[in-house]
Amino acid sequence: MVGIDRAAVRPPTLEVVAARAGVSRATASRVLRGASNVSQEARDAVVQAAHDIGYTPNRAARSLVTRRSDSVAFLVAESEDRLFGDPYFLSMLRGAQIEIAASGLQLLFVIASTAAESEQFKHYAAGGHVDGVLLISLHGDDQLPQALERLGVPTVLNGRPLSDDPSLCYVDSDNVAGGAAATEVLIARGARHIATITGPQDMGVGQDRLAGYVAALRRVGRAPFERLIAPGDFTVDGGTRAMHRLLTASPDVDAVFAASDLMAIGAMRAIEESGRRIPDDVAVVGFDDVREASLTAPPLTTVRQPIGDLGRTMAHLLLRRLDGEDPPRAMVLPVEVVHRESA
Amino acid sequence: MVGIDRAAVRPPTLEVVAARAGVSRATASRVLRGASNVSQEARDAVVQAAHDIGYTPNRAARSLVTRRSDSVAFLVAESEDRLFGDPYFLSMLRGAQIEIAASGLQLLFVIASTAAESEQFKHYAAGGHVDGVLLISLHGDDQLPQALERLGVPTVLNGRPLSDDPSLCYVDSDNVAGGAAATEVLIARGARHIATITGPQDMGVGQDRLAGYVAALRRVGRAPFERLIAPGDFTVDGGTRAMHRLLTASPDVDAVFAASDLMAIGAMRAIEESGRRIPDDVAVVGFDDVREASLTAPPLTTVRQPIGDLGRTMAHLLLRRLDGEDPPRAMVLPVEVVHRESA
DNA sequence: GTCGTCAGTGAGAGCGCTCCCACCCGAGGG
DNA sequence: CCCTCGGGTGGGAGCGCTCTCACTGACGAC
Repeated sequence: MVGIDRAAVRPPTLEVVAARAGVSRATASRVLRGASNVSQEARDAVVQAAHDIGYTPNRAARSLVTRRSDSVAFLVAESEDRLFGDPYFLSMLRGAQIEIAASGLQLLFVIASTAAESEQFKHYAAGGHVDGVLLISLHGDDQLPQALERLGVPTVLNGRPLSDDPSLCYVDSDNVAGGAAATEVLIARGARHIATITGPQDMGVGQDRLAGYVAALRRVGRAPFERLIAPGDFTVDGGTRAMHRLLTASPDVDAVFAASDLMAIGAMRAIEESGRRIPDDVAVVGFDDVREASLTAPPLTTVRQPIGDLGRTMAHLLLRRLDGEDPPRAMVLPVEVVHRESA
Repeated sequence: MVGIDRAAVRPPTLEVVAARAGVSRATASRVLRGASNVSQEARDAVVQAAHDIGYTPNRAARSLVTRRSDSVAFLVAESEDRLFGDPYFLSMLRGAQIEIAASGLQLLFVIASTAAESEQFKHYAAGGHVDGVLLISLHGDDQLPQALERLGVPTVLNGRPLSDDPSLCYVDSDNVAGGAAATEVLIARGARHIATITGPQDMGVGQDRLAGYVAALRRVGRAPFERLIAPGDFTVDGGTRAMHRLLTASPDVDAVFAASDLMAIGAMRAIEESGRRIPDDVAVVGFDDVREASLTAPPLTTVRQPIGDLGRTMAHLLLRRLDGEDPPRAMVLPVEVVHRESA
């Protein structure tokens, strides 16, 4: 029996296309790559021939000579638990994929949650196996992006890196403006003692959202009080603990801005446990607009980030760098307050 | 100044490794590929040399001759909105990535939400650009997996395909057992009129969870009543609507199994709106154990799937097929009831 | 006329790797 | 003693593509 033996039946090559179009391989290649100096006749013939026989260029052969892999890594540098509870990254991944695919490149999904894996990836990238990297969720002052850039692999980060290295390229949502907007919602409803539960201060996000809170208070002539600022860790339980501490230290708190929705949900729990009502006794504003935000009682007022756009913009920036352009090193995307009933 | 010009400074080739080890390219290649018929001396020398100069094999060159791309696609065949709200796929992606990476292959993340994109991917795969496909969230009787297999691209699905094509290879959680277990929880607490809100019946998941419900009732000698079975669509609002209908048609309902947590959350809303208490008047069990499940009031009793394992197992199956083995075509992973307070 | 010039083309040399084949031994059988 | 035999090795072809370079002929400038 003559089955379809994949190893035996080879896909058509450029040679075949060229022969069918009555031109040389070089010309066929030029057409397929979109080079300009080809006559219209030759162009048409090649396109037709390629279409007729269902030709797909062999990426491996192309890569071998161009030294381009035509692929880009979506590198997640995060321990799993923290990352994967949240649809956040998935939206970003989708945004990036759409943009990358539109340019005919491949998106490689890679996880490097340990230092060893990170090292291995560096080696891999150094071998020229990816043209660029979208680096997700960098922590502290990890030098990975610098290392990659040094190896000649353009890298784009999500989120402002802590080290204010101007050579680093990143896309972020406007966390400062978001923190301020959230705080302003609370000011506008007449709150007098506005507390905040911050994100981790070893991340740009955490710092920036707090900075927004401080700035908004200052703008209306109020000073931020130490005892109204509780450190959190972006988790529900962390939010509950922080809120309990705030309520104990400052029983007159009548509003709180939590730097993430999960912490806001935790805070709401603590507020209820203390016998206070939301928003009448204590108003709450979160950040992120995760899916749970609309399911809480009362539904959570929060700040929405354009997460898909974040991924898309990162990819776009990277593509421009791969094309040899020198696009802006930092892009900050606007956020938007989603008004619900908790404030 | 002599900068590091990436185009100019080429990574070391096998040639260099071979020279340094004092053997031929062929032998060096044998060692690096793990072939057996090489002397220990040669082996050591090559390994040492490769390590010394930080050699990474050029994938493109290798692919060109082996006609293997050493990459596998994680293909998401779903319209975005439905898919990306849920951490489900992210966990699966992570599981798959871990397994694939351990074999030294690449995981390509691809979205094909339209028929055109799906067609394009088929063409791409036909060109030999991926060795295999992990196909996520297939709907109805889409013939994509069959088409891929016919092209010689091994494909593994998540979830039982509707068409009972025995050649199709899939991994699924035990939705029948899960549906039954959920129903048994309700039976055990003495519920008399147990309703169910089903998933879409054009998907295996939807069918199977309903089948589990029916089976559990039958096993204790009860008949499933038409009027206690409400069709749902896996969304919160769908759950609310279905529950309202159930409560209207059968006011004596005292328990409901919703085939997804989101529908369960919707159902809880409807139950509350009708003035009934959970679980005293109506007990609720969901399915999936999404993050929100523990945040509802009362926390939702549900059925947890081993999602990460699902992805891992899919990848594992695919890898075995790529190795020329003939592993089982279907694998069903056990699920587990998570007891909380809604039932 | 003769000379560039220049758009359009094809021949041919690789890219770095794998794999086929020929070869070289030393051990064992006739 | 020759002759297999088989583990171990290297030479060399070639995977499908791109890219350099040399060439053509048409065309305007001198």
